[in-house]
Amino acid sequence: MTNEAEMQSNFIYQMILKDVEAGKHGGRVHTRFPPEPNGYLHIGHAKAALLNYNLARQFDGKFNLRFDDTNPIAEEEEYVESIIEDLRWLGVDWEDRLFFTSDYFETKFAFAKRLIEAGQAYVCDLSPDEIREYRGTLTEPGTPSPFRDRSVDENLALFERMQKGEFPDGARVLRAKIDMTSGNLNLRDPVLYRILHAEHHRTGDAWCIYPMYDFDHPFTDALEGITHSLCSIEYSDHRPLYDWVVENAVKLMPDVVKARSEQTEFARLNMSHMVLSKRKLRRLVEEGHVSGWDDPRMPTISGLRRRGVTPDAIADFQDRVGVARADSLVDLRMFLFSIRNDLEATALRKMVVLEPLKVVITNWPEGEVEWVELENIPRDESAGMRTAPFSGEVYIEREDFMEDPPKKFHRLSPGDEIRLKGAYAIHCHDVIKDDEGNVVELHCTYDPKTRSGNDTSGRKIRGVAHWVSAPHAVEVDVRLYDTLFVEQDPETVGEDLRDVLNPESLMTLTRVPAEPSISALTPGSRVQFMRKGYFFLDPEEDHGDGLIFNRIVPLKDTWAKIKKKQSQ
RNA sequence: UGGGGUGUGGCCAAGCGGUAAGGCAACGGCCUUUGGAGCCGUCAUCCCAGGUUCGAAUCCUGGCGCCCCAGCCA
Repeated sequence: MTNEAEMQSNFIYQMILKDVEAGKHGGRVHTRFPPEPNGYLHIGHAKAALLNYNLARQFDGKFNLRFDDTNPIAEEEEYVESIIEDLRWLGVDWEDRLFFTSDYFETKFAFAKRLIEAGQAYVCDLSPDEIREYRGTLTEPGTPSPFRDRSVDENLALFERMQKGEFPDGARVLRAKIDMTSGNLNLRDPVLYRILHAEHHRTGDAWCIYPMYDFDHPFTDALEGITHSLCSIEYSDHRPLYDWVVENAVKLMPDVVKARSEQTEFARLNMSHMVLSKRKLRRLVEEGHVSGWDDPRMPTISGLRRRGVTPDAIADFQDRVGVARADSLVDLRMFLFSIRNDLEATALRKMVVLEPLKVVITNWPEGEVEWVELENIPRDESAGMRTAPFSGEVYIEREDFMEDPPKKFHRLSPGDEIRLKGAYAIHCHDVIKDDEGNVVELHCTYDPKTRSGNDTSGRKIRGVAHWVSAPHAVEVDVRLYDTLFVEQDPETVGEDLRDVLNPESLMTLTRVPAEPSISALTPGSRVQFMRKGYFFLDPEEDHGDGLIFNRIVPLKDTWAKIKKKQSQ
């Protein structure tokens, strides 16, 4: 589905192409994906990871996975593992280049000292509150720290004492000496190192000072030889600082720097009916609105995986969405299209009746069973055929019968007929109701002349329904998932998630009849329940005595649309 | 005149001075033993106002809208 022309039209591809042609970075392309191990990856991260990975591949370059673990307070090993698992599942390949930014703490410390020696950095004793005050505001310039003009020797000594653990958290920081009057707040002497007496998931207690992102990231890019450092738009303001760090690294650490890395920003992914901020996703989990980070309704990679979405569908979706700098809110239906498009060609068809209505075929020979043939995937002969038992008692969907049908209802109603897929046409004669008037059973007759593939009736039968033979039915449980949010842009609708949560995001159906061949499915299979949707046999669930299917996405429902129009 | 970014159809998104790609959605039709899939068709003058030019979505000027930035988070 990846169209060359489409890929090449994105502005980053074109920029890199230009760079390569100009021989920049010696013609090399080296990208990276730098997640912070403080949460689970979601569909938005997949965009960034795939973009970086694909660009490297397209230019025959390299791709690194690098964990941005400069903040020991937030980061945990658990997240490292889940992120690696998710990226592998997505098909992203970093070969042997798995790095942690903490791998280079020693080199970074040395670089910081060079900066001090070059008069480019100083130790500042201001408290966090004071630093904020001195920084000024968006419209007023900042004022220089009283510690800004300390001597190199004093700075060096203090910085080393910081590193030795002589000061408590927050007592001092190392700051870059740039410009307290800049309109760009990031250049008002940004903090480079802070004191944090915290256990780091990789380095333990080896360090009590940790570099800040703005210092660490550009330097690490340069160390790893990253040529094109892609990040999201909110870092645009940081680019001058990124360049400052890289330039200084080139100047002061020429022996270890492998590239004059450059940052390019692109817009992050937003999708309708979804919330993608780490904070809100966390709240969904913590407030119990979902069963966990991998709840099939979550936009996390692990959630999508459990839902049954394939990596191919995600990649196809990213290709279709493209990459640009403008803010956007992608319609969920675009994602649903990629999911259906992917499954349409590969999912075996099964018949499962989600809301059963019993049909007794009154003229069917007592006790007789006929095994009918059905295509596994229409128009794909290589997928082969299967058989399903047909008998005198079958289930059909309740919604495939209406006592008093509206126009265009090409299904079953009293006095009318419908074809049972792959079997016979049945004609409805009697409607059996309970005391409250609910339809509980239909009495129909079948027409032997309408046998599928061999219809000699001469009649044109409009409607086709799926069905399951009652005595042969295998009972399965089904989870029907819908969007977590009813709002198209829940991200902007305030804080109380309950106001926008979809109360019907999960509907569980228990022990619904399915055709017997469904038992042969292996966990992790994706199938189409004919006329209903694509479903995933959840391998994570304990099946116990029965199968549990997650609905990945429903099929398009043209009848629902017609019905809606009729009611308007 | 704090700094940065961005504005092309309902939603994404090409376009790079030569007369608006493509996808999703929608709508109409064909086809169909999944009202699925498939096929055919319909659907924009490019935030606004000036200007430059034979010619502007593309260049210039001036507006307007929206997003981001005042963590010792990333």
